[in-house]
Amino acid sequence: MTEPRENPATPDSGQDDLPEQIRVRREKRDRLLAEGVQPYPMSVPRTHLLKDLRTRYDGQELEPDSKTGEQVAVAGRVIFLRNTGKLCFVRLREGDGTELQVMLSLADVGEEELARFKALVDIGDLLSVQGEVVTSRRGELSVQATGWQMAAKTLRPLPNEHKPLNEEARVRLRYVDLIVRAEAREMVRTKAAVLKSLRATFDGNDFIEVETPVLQLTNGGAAARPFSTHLNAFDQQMKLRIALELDLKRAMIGGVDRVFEIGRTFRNEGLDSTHAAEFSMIESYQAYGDYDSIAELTEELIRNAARAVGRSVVTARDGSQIDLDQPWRHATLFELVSEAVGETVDASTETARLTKIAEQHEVELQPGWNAGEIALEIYEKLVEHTLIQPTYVRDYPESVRPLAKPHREVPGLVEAWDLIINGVELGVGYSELNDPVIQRDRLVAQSLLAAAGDPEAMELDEDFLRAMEFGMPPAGGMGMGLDRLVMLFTGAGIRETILFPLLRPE
RNA sequence: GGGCCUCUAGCUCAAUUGGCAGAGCAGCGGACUUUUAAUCCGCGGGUUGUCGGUUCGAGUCCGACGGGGCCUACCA
Repeated sequence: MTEPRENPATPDSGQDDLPEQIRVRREKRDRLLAEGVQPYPMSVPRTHLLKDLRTRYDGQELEPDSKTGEQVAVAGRVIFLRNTGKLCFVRLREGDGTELQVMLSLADVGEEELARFKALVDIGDLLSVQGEVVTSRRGELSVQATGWQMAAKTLRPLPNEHKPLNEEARVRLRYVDLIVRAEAREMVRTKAAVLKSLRATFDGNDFIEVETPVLQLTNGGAAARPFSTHLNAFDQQMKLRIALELDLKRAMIGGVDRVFEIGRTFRNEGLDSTHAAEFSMIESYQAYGDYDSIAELTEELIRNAARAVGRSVVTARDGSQIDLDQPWRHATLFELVSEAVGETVDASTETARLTKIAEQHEVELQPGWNAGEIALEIYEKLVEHTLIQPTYVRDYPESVRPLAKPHREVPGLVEAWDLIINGVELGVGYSELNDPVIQRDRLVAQSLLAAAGDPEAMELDEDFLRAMEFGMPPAGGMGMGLDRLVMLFTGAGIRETILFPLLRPE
């Protein structure tokens, strides 16, 4: 914040090392101050949004060169300027991209004001204009100005309106990207509409939204590398959460029977077009439900969100159409693997047989993998990317989903699904394991891996196990990546769906 | 992590074999009362990512470092 009493006319324009266009704009700021005019006033007149005028008049099909008699004050960013001799054209744009033309004529504003306008206003400035709503001789809706004020002087030139910024500049200068590129503006609003719809669907099913800690003592709820930090007050090593799961289950144990959270999780891993260091997870748990009931909820969440943003039919990466309103496929992991390899395999298929099948299909295996891990690897390498239409892949070997409940019918399997759309894993669901003895065994096994140096293994969370011992109801649970959901609807990369993604310092 | 490509004016991009670093938009001065990336006349704007090397001479060739992108492997 600048000091209010600071001499505003201090010439700071003698900075020869600045790029020419920035120096020129600083000189214009100085000139405003020298005139006693604030380049950054507290407020400017504004009676209507540009959108208000567009909404009111666009449908009326006014004749060219007509006057409405309506006096308005509007504000917006100058994105186009045409300073001719006695008549200036300005195009203003407001935050959602709505544009409106302004005309300043010698006859209406006078010689002096027109000259001031030409000398002081640049593309990029935020401007207030007062005048009458008219149409130009070409029939374009415009404000015929009787007065104008600088709302905020811009010191840096905007990029070329007609050539897209390169990809790095779009992300590093997202604020500029938002000014110049409609897709960037739409992304912000699409994501907000998705969030709003998700919350409405949860609310309509009597789910309660909670907030749980980001700073955690132990690393749990998923297999991933955490970020580490330090809490000075307790002189305690802390982790940033990698999942929401354990705290939401604690809430459910306490009787928050239908619970969800939408929040940031953090994973200290590789970054690419589908992975960010911090990303938003949607997790939800439904007491007295199971993996089928939570699959229904998930489907409703996604369908409603798609409708909310008008993207119920999206183009897949292979060019085909995905209609999210059509019924979604349910198939078991072993059905899909059997289809892909051309012979029947199931939970009882021997490790040696699966190893042979993997070799035949050139799927590389790690030494020591068990039958379940090999089956999963075959699925991931041969099947997952081919599942374009929405598919719940169900019933995993117990060894690869340690936090899901044993299958009610098939020994060796657990009740878990992965939701695949457009060849990408969008979310996971479980019939949640709630036997605290088995839970302890599984977490101890994980913690031994962690102690042995596996950076992705979960640590033993004694408080979570204590909570489980107070009795968690049978429940269905799901987790889904918000950013990936938005990617599905928009076809954009993850760096476009996150407003300000992490970048290396310049 | 491995491989390939890339970094030049505010923005988007050129620059032949190693031989004066250019264009469009933007900016500055001038003309123009209906423009829509207007038109016309004139002008300015560069540490070619950084450091080093080869050379009479480097945007261009070589090396190192940094940023970015694509492919590839792993995680959502």
